[in-house]
Amino acid sequence: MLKLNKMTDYAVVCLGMLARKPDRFMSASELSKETGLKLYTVQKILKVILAKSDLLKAERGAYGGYTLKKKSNNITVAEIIEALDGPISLTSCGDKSDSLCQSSDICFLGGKWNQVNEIIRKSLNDISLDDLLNFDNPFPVEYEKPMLNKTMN
Amino acid sequence: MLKLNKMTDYAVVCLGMLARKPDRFMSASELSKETGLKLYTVQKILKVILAKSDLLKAERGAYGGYTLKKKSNNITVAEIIEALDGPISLTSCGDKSDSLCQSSDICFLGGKWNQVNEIIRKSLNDISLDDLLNFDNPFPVEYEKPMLNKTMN
DNA sequence: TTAATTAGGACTAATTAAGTACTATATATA
DNA sequence: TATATATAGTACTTAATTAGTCCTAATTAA
Repeated sequence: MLKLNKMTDYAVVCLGMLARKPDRFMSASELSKETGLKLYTVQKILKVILAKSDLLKAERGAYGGYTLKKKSNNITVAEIIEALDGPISLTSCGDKSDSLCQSSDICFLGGKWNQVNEIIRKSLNDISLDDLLNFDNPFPVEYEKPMLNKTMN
Repeated sequence: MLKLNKMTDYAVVCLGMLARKPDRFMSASELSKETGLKLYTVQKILKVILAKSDLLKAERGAYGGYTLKKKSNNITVAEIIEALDGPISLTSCGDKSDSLCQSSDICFLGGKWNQVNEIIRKSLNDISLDDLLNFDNPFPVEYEKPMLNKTMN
C-alpha cells in the first residue's frame, strides 16, 4: 500500500523519454525500443495518459506519435499519478461517486482524511517530472520497475 | 492507487475505539460490537498491528484484550499505515529485499522517488491518530469504509 | 476445569492490476 | 489511390494482491 503501481512507474519512464525530445512526435514503437518496455504496455499507457490527462498531444498516421503538451518542469507528479490511478485519496470517503455513508450511526471518525489527502496531493504537486529525471546521471542503478515485463520486444 | 486499503481504514477505527478507553483492555469481540466491524476482521487487524508495530499491548485469557501502548496523540498516521501496509514507498526501487535493478543499462531515471517518499512519509508522520478522531462530533456522516463488510455479527 | 481470550497460520474468495489482442480510423507519401 | 504506419477504442484473459474465513494451540481468571 501506498505503493505506486507499475503503470504509473512506466508512465514516468515514457514521459521522461518524451521530455528528452520535446520538439517532435515519438511513436509508441519508438518509445518501446528506447525504454525497453513492451510495445503493448507503452501503447496502453499512452492511451490512458492521453485520455485521462492534459499532458500529451497525439497524431495518427505515418510519422505520427505522441509529444508532451507542456514542458517537463511544468508537469507534476500529482498529475501523472492522477492520470494513471485516479484521484489521490487515502480513503473513498470523499469519493462522491460512492453511495452515501451507511454507518453514520456507528462511525465515530471525522472526515479528517480529506485533510490528509490534501497534504499528500500538495506534496506531489510540488514535484515536477523534471525533478524525477536525472539527465546528468543517465543510467543510475537504483531503478528497477520498468523491466519487470518478462520479455522485451 | 494511493488509496488506503480497507484494513488500514478498519485499523484506524479500532485504534480510535481503543483510544477512547486508554485505561483498560478491550477484547476483539468487544471492539467488534462497538465498531460494527466483523469479529474475524477485528481479530485479524489487531493481530497484524500487534505483530507489525509497537502500538498495542495484548493480554490473553479471560478479561484479556488489547490496549494502546501510547497515547493517541503520539500515534502517527505513518505508523498505522506502515504497520498494515508495510513501508511507505511509491516505488520498490528503494526496497532492498527486491533483487537488484536489472535495467541499469536502459533506465534513465535517477533514484529521486526516494525523496518523494520521504516527503510523503514526513507528511503522514505529522498527523496523529488524535487528529483523525473527532470526539466533539462523534457521529459524522462522511465516513463510509468500515461498513463494507457485508454482514455484521 | 471451564470459559474467554489472544497467537499463529492456512486456505478460499473477491477484487484489482497487468498484459494481450483485435478492429476501426487517420495520415503521409509514393 | 494504395500502402505502410500510426493512434483510438474496447474487450478479454491472466496474474497478483487483498480481504475474508476458519481452525487449532496457548494462555489466563475464576
